[in-house]
Parts: sequence; structure tokens; C-alpha cells
Amino acid sequence: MILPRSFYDRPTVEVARDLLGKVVVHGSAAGRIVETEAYVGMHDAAAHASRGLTPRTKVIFGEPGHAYVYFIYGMYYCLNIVAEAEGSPGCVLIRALEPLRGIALMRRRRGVERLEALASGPGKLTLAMGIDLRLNGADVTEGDFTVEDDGSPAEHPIAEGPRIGIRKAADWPLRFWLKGNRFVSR
DNA sequence: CAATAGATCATCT
DNA sequence: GATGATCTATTGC
Repeated sequence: MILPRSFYDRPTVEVARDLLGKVVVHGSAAGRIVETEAYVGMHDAAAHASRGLTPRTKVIFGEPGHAYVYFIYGMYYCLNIVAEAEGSPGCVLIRALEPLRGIALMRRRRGVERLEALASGPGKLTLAMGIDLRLNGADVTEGDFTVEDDGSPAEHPIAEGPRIGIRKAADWPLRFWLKGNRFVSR
């Protein structure tokens, strides 16, 4: 079942935790979310939205349930899902996926064989899933790019800790992952 | 093993 | 013109 918009219309941290175990689907490729990070708006110096409303960040201020995709370091894309009501910035960075379907395609796009290396990082999963700037602003509650609940039981326990790869507010415990899962990054 | 350099560009100052 | 929510290859213990 595709997650309804109401799933995303909640506090960002709740959405980040509840997205663990859900499935990102893009075309024939699919992967289970095993690691996320929350970026919680204006007061979060590490969040892009803290700089205010710009052409780039307007998606984060928009309707929940849309993708925020941005290009970083001249090489990689990162995938976020917008949370919180329209006008209230907040998004969840998807940091790692467990490959489920379209694995041959992911191997071809990544150029590596090892299953654990296909999507165990923000830049890796976007490449494996074929996600780029064209999907920025896309609605993930319909179409060929969605987030679904496949009915599998929630995997416990959930661990939390500091976010990775940022300089500001680097000690906030807003990173969540499935403890012991071998597809988590790093 | 850990540390670092290089790739390379959208976005903002 | 600087910066960055990354990754890989390479260098140096």
C-alpha cells in the first residue's frame, strides 16, 4: 500500500522513525529504508531550509509527501521526503536502502556487485534507484515513484545517533537506523 | 587499518 | 568565487 499524504503530515522526527522498514519504489527498482536522518526546519542550522525560502528550498516548505532531491559535490544526488504541513519546513534524508527488486539493474547502474554496497549511502542509493534532479518536487503518493508499506512487521530495535557529514548542529541525535542491519551505511 | 585527495557543479553570497 | 546532508581510490603507517 502506498503511504497516504497524512503519513507525512506530522513532526519530522516521527516521520523519520516511521519510514524505517518502508519501501521506496521507482519503476522496476525497489529498496527497503534502513537508515534516515531528520532535518527539522528553520532552527536547524544543518538544514538547507534554515537559510529561508529560496528557489531550491521551496519544496521543503511545500506540501508533505513530495521528494526533495538535490545535487551535491558535483557528483551525487540525495533523496529526501518532505514532512510537516505546507509552510512548515521539514524533511527526511533517506541514507540507506536494502535492495529488494531490480537488483540486476542496480548493479549495472552502480558498477559494483556486492549487495551490501549497492545502496548503503545517500549518494549510492540515488544512483542505484535512478533518482536525479528530474524527480525533485515529485509527489511520492502516486505515480511510478512512491513510498510503500509492504506489510512486513516492523524491525526492532531502532537505534539513534548524531547525523553524518555535516558541520553545524552535528551532535543532534536525529539519525535513525535499524540496529544490526547490514545495509546501513558506514 | 586510518587519513586524505580528487572528482566536479547547483546553489547562494 | 566558495561551499557542500558524498564516494572512491590511493597513500601512508
